[in-house]
Amino acid sequence: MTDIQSAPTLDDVAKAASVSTATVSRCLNTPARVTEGTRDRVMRAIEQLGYTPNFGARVMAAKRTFTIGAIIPTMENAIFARGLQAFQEELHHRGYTLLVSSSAYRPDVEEEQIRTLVARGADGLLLIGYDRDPSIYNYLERQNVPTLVSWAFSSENKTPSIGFDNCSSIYALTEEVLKRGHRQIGVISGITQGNDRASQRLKGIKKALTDNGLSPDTLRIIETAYEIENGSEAFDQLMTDSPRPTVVMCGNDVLAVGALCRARERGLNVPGNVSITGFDDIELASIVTPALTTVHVPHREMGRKAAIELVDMVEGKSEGISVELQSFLKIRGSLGTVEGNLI
Amino acid sequence: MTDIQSAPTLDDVAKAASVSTATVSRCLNTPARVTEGTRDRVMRAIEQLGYTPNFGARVMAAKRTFTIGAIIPTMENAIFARGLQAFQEELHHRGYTLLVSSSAYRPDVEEEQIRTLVARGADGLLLIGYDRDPSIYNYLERQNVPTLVSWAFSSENKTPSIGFDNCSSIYALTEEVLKRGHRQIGVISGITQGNDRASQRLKGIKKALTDNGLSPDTLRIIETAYEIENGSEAFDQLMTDSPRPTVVMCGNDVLAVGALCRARERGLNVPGNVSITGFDDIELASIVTPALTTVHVPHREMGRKAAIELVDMVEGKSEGISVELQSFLKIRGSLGTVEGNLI
DNA sequence: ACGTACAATGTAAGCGCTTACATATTAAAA
DNA sequence: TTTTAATATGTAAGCGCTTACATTGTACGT
Repeated sequence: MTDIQSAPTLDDVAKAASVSTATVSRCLNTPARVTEGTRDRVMRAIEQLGYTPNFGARVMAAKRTFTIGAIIPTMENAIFARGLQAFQEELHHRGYTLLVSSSAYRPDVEEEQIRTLVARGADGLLLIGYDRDPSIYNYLERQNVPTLVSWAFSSENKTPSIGFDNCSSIYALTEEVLKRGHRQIGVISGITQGNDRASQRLKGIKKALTDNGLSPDTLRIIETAYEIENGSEAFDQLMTDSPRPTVVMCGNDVLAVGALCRARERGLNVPGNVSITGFDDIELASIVTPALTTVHVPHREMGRKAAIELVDMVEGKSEGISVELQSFLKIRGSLGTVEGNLI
Repeated sequence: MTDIQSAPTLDDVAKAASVSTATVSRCLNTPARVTEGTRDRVMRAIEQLGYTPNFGARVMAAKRTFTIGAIIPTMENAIFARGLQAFQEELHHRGYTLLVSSSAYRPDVEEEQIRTLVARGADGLLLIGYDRDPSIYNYLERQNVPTLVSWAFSSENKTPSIGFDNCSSIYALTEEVLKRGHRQIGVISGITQGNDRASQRLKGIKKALTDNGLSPDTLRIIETAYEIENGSEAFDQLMTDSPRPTVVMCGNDVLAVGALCRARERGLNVPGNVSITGFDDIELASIVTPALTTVHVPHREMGRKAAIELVDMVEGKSEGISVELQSFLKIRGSLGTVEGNLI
């Protein structure tokens, strides 16, 4: 048995290589400033002792972490996965590390995570959507942590955002739905409270109705959490209505898949008996049968651009700009015309 | 415009509340040791200044982070999501924070992430599978970072693991496949190099054949990466073989879904023309049509138990034990009998 | 051979926090 | 009232690192 030995420090390495701690530090950070011979000696000592610099100490002394924090609402489904992956790749490319937490769609948890990440010295933060307590933005400003919002775009907001317009995206989808003759529209929305994506999407649907001379009051709206199961349950409720909706528009693909599965279980043909639409165009959307009509979101582009912009902000190269990306409709099998309904 | 102000420190709070830094620190860590009056004053100052303790400094002084690191092979699909969620919930329950990174199934990236997490002071680490360079285990031991392996179970291994036996799990599935008359078996395996889950699963299939008097050499095995797309491509290759496999056993559900989609695109009926099996029983498995026959893995239980054990290890309450959990077959529509094949 | 300029290395001062120990205050006991 | 024992608070020494500045060594010009 070996005796209790704590991890080797810079000092241990310095002693082992018979140099000063400054030299060891330089070997690690600015190797060009050290003679080759010394460097070799130091590196060998590092290798041999299995030394790894202590991050906390390093941060404290250098005031930089090369770490970016991201807080996403959920890891459970793929909604944010692809964008985050692209974000992470670009960050890595630029020498930054990504730390991710998930808030389970809960504002209080998110706030806690923000504080945690800031306390850990994140050089910058990526947040999803801009709808949160102003005190959080104050806090971030005070702590000098550049913050970028993604998955949403708003020119009104002061916080820079890189995303798309949730409202107009679903507006386009809704027009497509109306064009196909649907008038009885069921909506399965995510919780809108504190979630601008959800509320903007709802708003977009309503606006499309209004602009087409229809009353938003005819919408049958159910707000629910974001799991597949919730989509199924909401669908059940919608199907007991009379007149029964001829189309169910869902706040995201996950809810839509839940609805789709339940339709199948109830022996309903999609889109024969009822149409279903989603939002996000995650992988799942094209795998289910029938494939989901949805709004395609430029996940990867969004992630990559967010990384670039955020790093620029962190490095003082940008004051923080907002960029609107384009989403587009992805019409697939799950949306049919009312005339074609088998009702 | 406000002038450049860096984040407030303990010292600033102390000054604002006219107490010493020690008192402020105590207010935060052991509030009971401070008079109510002083505490209020301090808390008000903290509030007002928007102070958040600096994590790096705190770690350095206190030697504890209450942070657990986890490195999973991918976030892109849901394979690890549910287990990780449970892991995180249990950790949170016990006052720990989870930091996650993904290695993209690459050993070199994983090693880098391990070092990063350790450097950041993770009190403990969760790793997926035990197959990795011994030097990494040495390093972890040297750094005194308790490490737990999950998603695999091995009594031989010295590193504690909480998981299931990949080999025997798929053995059972293979027997079921054989029982249904299949003799032409195609296998789409994940990369086995440096991945014990993949190699154990392959081993299990071979063993089942051998034990049933069949030669493992008749297997048509394709190793590929882990995306849906890879499953599709591998399936294509398998379908050009003659005799064509009557069943395609996949290393995980993601690959199986890829195969399933491609089968559909090729106009093949599943299981009429060809059967497909998966592994993991992720949500997706029951959503696709036909639903996937697969091995159900106790994701949540695994995550929860791993959290409990790892925290115990970190807190010195356990030396690190290994626990084998049970997986079980989930027979669904994608597996048929050979007699029933429409070929 | 000597002085200069520059490169290589060392010295030591923090970074923001916790905590052992010292000191001041208060309440209970005598 | 005085002594004693808690209790509340302050003082200051690190934790492991980076980096400005000081020192030493080397190569070159003259």
